[in-house]
Amino acid sequence: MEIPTRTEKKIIDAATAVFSEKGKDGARMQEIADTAGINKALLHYYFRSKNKLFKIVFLYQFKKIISSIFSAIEDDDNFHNFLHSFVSSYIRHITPLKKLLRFVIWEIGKDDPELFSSVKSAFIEQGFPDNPIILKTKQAIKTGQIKAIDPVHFTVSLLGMCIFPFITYQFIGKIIPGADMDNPDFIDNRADEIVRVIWDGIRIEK
Amino acid sequence: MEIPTRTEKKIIDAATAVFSEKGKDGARMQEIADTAGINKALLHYYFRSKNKLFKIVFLYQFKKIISSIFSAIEDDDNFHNFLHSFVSSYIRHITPLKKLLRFVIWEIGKDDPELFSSVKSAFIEQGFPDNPIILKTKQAIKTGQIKAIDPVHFTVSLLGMCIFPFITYQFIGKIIPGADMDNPDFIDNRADEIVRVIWDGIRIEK
DNA sequence: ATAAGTTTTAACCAAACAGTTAATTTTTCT
DNA sequence: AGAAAAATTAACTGTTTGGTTAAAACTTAT
Repeated sequence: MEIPTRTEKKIIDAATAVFSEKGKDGARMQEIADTAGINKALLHYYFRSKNKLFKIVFLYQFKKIISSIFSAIEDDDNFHNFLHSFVSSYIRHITPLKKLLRFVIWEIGKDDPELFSSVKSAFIEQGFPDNPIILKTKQAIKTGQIKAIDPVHFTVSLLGMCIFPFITYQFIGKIIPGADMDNPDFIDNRADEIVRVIWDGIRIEK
Repeated sequence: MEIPTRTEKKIIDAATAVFSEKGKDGARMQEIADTAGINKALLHYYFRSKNKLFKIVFLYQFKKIISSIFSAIEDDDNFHNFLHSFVSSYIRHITPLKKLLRFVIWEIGKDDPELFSSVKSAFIEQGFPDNPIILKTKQAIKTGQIKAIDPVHFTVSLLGMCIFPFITYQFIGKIIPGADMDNPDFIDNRADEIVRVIWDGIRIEK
């Protein structure tokens, strides 16, 4: 990876801020330039077009989010330990990226074949042929630590509980009074609550 | 509510399709007109401006999603029955709305004070001062059906498991091989899997 | 010092866009 | 049938936007 010049970095940072707030279509080259504190022509000098700048920003942030998810995985043969460390580490990683998450999920939802293939190769590049959570879950089933649940559904549920409130924090703030994702205490509690709900279940044992 | 004329309905439908695919900023009045099969000037004849048209479409779809969530609630004093009927009914309701969900969550994420206040009054209008799932959970705790979990976190988790895969179906399709939200069988299984995971827990009982 | 290359800017351009106007067609009412 | 009202359109307008250009400022090398 080449070392970006100071100006390039300023542009990337400004573009990230503007794109993630307004999206590709809502972003204005002029606003990116103003945010970076430079002339608009410099954007084109360094990145040729809005589309090229967008693709660089998007892909960079996409990789950041993916690696946030998977870098939260620590190898522990005890599945309960694994779960707890994954969930809490993941929540810690994703908290500062919530604006980006909303942006990436919005943009990935457009069916742009070009973006699709670059996302795909970014994935291969990062070296995740199989989803590590699915693997861990299968392993825990085999070693008799958990019931023979469906690993794919379980992974979807787990990520759902972790990621959902961050993507939709303005939304759930409205439909669930008390779900305040800007409150650090609430976020801190979430990791424990997630593990508790799926581990012990919510039924009172007899 | 006034009955919309045929043309108004055609415009609303076309605008909904275009807005939910491309967002407010990416949508083009010309494309909406073409989709509706009418002249662009008619859009302005009926709705004055893009902003006004957007607000009508957004608010209408927002209400639809909210009422989808809460109309899935059936009053059953048995909390397990309540959970199962809520989850499966909700998933059935939300399946055809996944594109809309992505759109609404994207748009609500922009901090537009005007949109904010109209969302707020839409909420009051629908008459949900308290979240019914939270109420039900509190009640189930009181009647000794479930442990004294945190009702807010529980509600967030429940909605996360239900809604998350629909918002991010293109995303999780890539990071979780096998999570195919276009496959009706996978969606059908989800309701059971969600309830199983949170009810019995995943631990093997001794 | 000065020539050559690099970075930055002000001014400009063409295309795309939301919105308007004035005329035409269709519907409604008597 | 014919006037009045409503719905629809083609052509147009002003503005915004991504992108270009040519010149200026700064850096580096000789």
